Amino acid sequence: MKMELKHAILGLLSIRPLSGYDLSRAFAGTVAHFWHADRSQIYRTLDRLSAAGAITTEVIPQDGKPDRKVHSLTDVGREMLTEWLSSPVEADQPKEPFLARLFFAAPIGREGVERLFDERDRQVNESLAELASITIEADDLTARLQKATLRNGLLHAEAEREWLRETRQLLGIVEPPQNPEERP
Amino acid sequence: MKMELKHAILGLLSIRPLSGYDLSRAFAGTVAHFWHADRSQIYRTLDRLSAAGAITTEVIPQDGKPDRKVHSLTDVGREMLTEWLSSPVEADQPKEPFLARLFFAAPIGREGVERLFDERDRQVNESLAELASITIEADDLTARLQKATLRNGLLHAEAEREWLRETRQLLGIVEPPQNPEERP
DNA sequence: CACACATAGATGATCATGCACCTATATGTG
DNA sequence: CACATATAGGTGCATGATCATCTATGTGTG
Repeated sequence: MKMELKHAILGLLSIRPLSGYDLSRAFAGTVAHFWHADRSQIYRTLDRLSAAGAITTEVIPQDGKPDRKVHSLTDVGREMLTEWLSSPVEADQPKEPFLARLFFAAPIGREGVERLFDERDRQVNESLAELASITIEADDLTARLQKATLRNGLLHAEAEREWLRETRQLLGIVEPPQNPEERP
Repeated sequence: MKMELKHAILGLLSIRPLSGYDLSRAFAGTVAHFWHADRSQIYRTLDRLSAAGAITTEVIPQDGKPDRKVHSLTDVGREMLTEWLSSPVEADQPKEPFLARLFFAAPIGREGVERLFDERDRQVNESLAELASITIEADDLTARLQKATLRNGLLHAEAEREWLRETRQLLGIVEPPQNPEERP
């Protein structure tokens, strides 16, 4: 089943009603390690979900700030969600810019590769920090599934770190800088 | 820098000249763990690379089989490649259909989650088998980088397996089937 | 006081991607 | 003999995704 963003939004709204802006923050935070969407796409998808009768929208005026349009699932939306959850999982179609570069990096030589590794170190450390900052309090099925997903991200981030260490040695590349504070 | 497919193709052609069909097999095999592209997209990108003067094309007639159009890098193409390799690595924008489903899987309950795990087991085992079947003979920088990339895929696949085992326990889900041979 | 940023929603243009389908021929399988 | 698959190239269409930009207001920073 395609059109994943649609389903990711249905999923997020099944946890609690959210505005488009809230959704974009979720895609930048809680679910960032397994899905991505920018705001323009979110608003358009919300339009389509609304047209399909999957969500209802309540406008909540705020003072000082712009109005919020808070979207909730309808029965139709809930059905769409479970139908998606019950359908076969599609194959991954991985797009990993770092590995793509590394694979073809011979023309930029060892120094170039070293730069790639330094950049990757930073990326991994950042995403690890972001993942570590997420906390889930509850302990029902929903919360446990979220924790499991989070742990998946953490394990892969750690695996990536380990691989970086190992591969740096293997390629005879110097160790990563210990104090990356001092950059102009 | 965007338009990764363009650069992935330049990278593959920097290793050796290939036809569009060859490229599609590479995307289904050697580089499948970090990039994906379907054939229609490959042919279109080749057209654009050709128009940009990055590749030249030689038509090689074959008997019994259709003609091959074998593409090679030009100096312009090589320059485009090194420029890309030298540019900053863009952030990952992960799309992981399995994790997306798991995160929102509460409505389908434990049985549903169990099904998701079984499917994931199969996916991981398949991609692990594919990765394990790839062998790289040489030992120059190009080959070492390819081996490193391959090892990255293997490590993550193993990490995923480990996570599956651990998470099954945590969620109190029965162990995966030991003999998945007998499927109709 | 200028500027950036967070909040909140959105549009237009463009590019990338995926899916279905088409042309050919040779070989393999039920 | 029908059908599927591999080889090799490709088109057309619809959707998905990205980028820049717009409208407002309040708050914080140099």
